Amino acid sequence: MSSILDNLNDKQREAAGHIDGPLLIIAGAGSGKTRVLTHRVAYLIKECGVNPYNIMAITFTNKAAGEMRERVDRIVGEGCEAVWVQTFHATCVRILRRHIHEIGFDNNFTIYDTDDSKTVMKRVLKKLNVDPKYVRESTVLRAISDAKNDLIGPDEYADRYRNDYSKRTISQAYDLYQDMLRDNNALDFDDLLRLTVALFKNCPEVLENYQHRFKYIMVDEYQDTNNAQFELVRLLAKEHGNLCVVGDDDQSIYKFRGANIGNILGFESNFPGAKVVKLEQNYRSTKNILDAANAVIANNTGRKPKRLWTDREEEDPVFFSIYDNSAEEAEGVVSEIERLKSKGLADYGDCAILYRTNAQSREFEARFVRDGVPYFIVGGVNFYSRREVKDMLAYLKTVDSGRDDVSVRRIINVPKRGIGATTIEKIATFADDAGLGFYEACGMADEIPGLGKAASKVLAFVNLIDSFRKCLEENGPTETLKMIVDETDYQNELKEEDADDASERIGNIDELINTLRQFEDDEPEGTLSQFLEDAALVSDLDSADEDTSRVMLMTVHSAKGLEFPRVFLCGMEDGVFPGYMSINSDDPDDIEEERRLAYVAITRAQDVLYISSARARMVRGETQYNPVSRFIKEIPEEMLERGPSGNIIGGRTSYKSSYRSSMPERKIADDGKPQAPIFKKNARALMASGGLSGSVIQKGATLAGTKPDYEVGDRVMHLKFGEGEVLAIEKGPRDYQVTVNFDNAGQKIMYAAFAKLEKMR
DNA sequence: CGTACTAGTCTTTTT
DNA sequence: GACTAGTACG
Repeated sequence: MSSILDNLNDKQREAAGHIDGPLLIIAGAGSGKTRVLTHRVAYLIKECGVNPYNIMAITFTNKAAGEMRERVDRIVGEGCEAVWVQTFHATCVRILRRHIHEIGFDNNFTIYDTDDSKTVMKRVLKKLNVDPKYVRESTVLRAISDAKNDLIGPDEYADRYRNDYSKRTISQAYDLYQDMLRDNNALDFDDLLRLTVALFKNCPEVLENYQHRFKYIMVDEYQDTNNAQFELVRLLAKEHGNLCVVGDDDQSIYKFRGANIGNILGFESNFPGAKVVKLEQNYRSTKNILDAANAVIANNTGRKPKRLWTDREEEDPVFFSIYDNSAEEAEGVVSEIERLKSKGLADYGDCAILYRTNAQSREFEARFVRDGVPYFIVGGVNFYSRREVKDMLAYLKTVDSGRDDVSVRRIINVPKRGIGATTIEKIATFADDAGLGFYEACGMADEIPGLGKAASKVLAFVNLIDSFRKCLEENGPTETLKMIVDETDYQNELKEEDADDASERIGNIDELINTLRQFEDDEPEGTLSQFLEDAALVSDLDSADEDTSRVMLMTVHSAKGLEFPRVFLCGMEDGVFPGYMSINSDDPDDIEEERRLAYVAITRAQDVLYISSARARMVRGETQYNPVSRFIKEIPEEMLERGPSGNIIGGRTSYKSSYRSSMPERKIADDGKPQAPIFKKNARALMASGGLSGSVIQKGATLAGTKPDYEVGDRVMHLKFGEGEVLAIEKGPRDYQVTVNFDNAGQKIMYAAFAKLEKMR
């Protein structure tokens, strides 16, 4: 009898087929870990009779979640919608929305991004009369974040460091910061995790409910989990013990944000009786590339011994070139890419340029622009962090609830309407004294002493927001956003301010409008609040997907999980990569982390790897002369083919496209989709993360609008709402709209393609 | 209250 | 080198 697991190699099958008890899958780079995870889900459902409802898979990025969801859909088909496939943060939001009131918070909380946190912290430090010259917000926020990741709340923090004078300011700031978040009904990213754990610890019945439900739990990129995430997973898996984690200790590169590599190294002692499976066969790279990667990573101590191997034989060497300066490096790399393209050896989309820091993208970009080569820079400023987008979101948040002071204060004078800092402070003081929210206080502007003429301006602002609220009720979110843009004349403001980047910013606003409309179309029951929640958890990285026609530029961190036929690893100099911070650090693990990062970089390459360094480079406005990276010296000389200074000697052998078709499930460039604007992709990723209200949106679902196979009067079955009777079917602009009266859930209007209604016979 | 200039920070990476 | 926040001045 054939099995889903037949498609896997022995080790993969061993891993995917292990069902009961804790399981650690050490998955080397390119060893097919997503494949194993998705097949395991399929196997559980199709061959072990496990109810999809009992399965949870957790990832770090929306992109990974979307990808996994898509692939599970493909293998399992119908019925897998009930599987939870989400990021840690989205999972927590989903749980907290339902239960956080049980630990004294409002279920309707908003989520603050790092930018918002910074704004709050600034006010905290001001209130505490701390001189920002001596204590920086970022330092305090870092310390608080670390504490949260270790599940230390403000009270415990104060307790713990009672006698440590140096921590006193931080302790006070932590306390006040949490107060302000609470006043604003907001949680920051770290709170999402911390409070979910707190919820579980304080409300055993809630925990039991989820423990009972999730009989099978899978965690991707386990080497990147922090202590809070560990605790979350441990608690959830406690009842059934069927915890399957996948990761690679050699690819642990997020220590700086709290990841604890000890979680993966100590899995067997934390979960006694754990089975361990190592996936060491690499399906991605040539032998040369793997040898180089192995040679570098072998210098790390404290790792699980493993050695990647491949049965690929193609033998282009690893190319290494030293340039006189970074401009020549950029020139050399770009001209090599152009050469490859013109000789038909590679398409632009086959090439990726990887670097340690975002700032390094500049010189490459300049070359690409000059030569008219299509390129795409991943990362940089997150779409949702751009000023114009944040402004619009702040308007929407204010319209939606007005409870979020940070948002109200952000836009009360944007565009300029004559409400200055003094006025804002007076309102804030009044609000504090009266125990009101900032926005509420605005509504009472004429009762606030000392506002003078400004009072009428503030009231005009309140009226403006009221008119938007009315619009929201009558015409929905998208129309409201359009009205906001029109009424505030925001686009003209942008033009006057800086004509050069106005068009890009206006474009971003248009994209936001499109995304909101898409959201409304896709989820007719979705509210503005929901959209705003989702938006807070989406990053630009999610758009780093299939773009077949452009050279991709990104940091090594962003490249994790991706693969490219030709990789250019640039700026390999001591001080750049490894970064000077790690070189000067007293903690030897910092260098090891950089080495893991180098390992990640090298293993992104499928067919050819080009490494380069520059003798001179501008860093923060000054020229640095750095030696060749120590990591390059760790690669045996015979594995490298050195180019003469300033010149890459390019691919000696021809490029065989046959490698590519033989690769199992390539991630990049496998569907030839025309490239969509960046934000459209974000939208898709956003949708893929699932409605946080509990409804699950299928990424793969089309809106093509085939006529459903049921008719008015038929009894139908819905995954979440159960049985019901079809009252109406209407053809909408993109899909059929179905009205169903559910026996238990009442009347709902839904889109046919999404609702996946099944006719009862 | 708004504008224009200055100083300081940033460059590690993300939800 | 670029961006941002903060300050002085109009």
